[in-house]
Amino acid sequence: MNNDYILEDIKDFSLKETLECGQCFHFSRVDNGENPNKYEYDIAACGRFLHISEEPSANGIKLTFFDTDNWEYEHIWKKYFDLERDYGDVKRRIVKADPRLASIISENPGIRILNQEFFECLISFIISQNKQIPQIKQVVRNISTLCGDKRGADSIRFFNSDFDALFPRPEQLASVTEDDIRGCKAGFRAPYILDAATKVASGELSEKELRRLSTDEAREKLMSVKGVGEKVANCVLLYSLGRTDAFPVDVWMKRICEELYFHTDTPKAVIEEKMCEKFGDIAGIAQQYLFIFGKDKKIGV
DNA sequence: CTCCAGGTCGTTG
DNA sequence: CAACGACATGGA
Repeated sequence: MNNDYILEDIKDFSLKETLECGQCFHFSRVDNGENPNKYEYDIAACGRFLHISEEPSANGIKLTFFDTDNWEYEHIWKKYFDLERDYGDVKRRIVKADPRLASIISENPGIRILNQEFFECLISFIISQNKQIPQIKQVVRNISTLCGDKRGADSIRFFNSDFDALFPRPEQLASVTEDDIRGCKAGFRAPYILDAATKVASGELSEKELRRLSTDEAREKLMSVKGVGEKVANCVLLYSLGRTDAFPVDVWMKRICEELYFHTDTPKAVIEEKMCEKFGDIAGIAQQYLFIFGKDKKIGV
């Protein structure tokens, strides 16, 4: 039990802000909320389960990766949480592009863009269309229970942690029926999900290929999947393929960008284009600070 | 009961 | 090409 991996004085990072800003859906808070400065989560990602906590340290925050060795941190979680990127520099560049964002960033200074597993990210954002975040999380969980690798009973040792399986691999999800997926409460998205799983399982849609294409070419390729439009494709590019130049525009992003920049009803495509022009290769990261700010403040509603 | 949700598809003008 | 309703499901 003493094989925990500990990081102290981490800057520009908050586990809570990073997980709860709408970019990922396969996690569960497992602490009882008694300590207002401490957060503890159970996460299913990268083909593993992670139990992790954060609390303040002398000069930043302290992360405890429970039952995790040095190898696993260095090869899996460091990349997953994007801890190699200098977010101090990223934030300075964003504020330089628009000084008004300084106060917005200061409301959630610990957000980082996760590097999620490609297939889970693709399916998760197909599910996300016309659904609210709690329901997206539920469908992701149902699909995992349906056909993902089950968690060993002996590893379910955190109270409140009620998810029991990893997200399925492409071939696992491709082998179930459309009705099975409907049974996960996916609704009209079921055929989209099956189409995506089939294309990835067969190699028709390949992560390796997407990674060597340009962002525009990869977006085009992703949109060949039924149920994947501009917004979902941009989420996959940003959250799982490392394309921080991709700028997803949803209803919230439309509202806040209209409020801050356009002052009138503006097509999503125009918003995407202008924001990418303004923030360049880190537009997607700027988008994440804007998104949570707009949602918290209920901008435009 | 009605309305809407991190959209996208298929159909019309 | 812009506009518009349909689409499952659940919560306000």
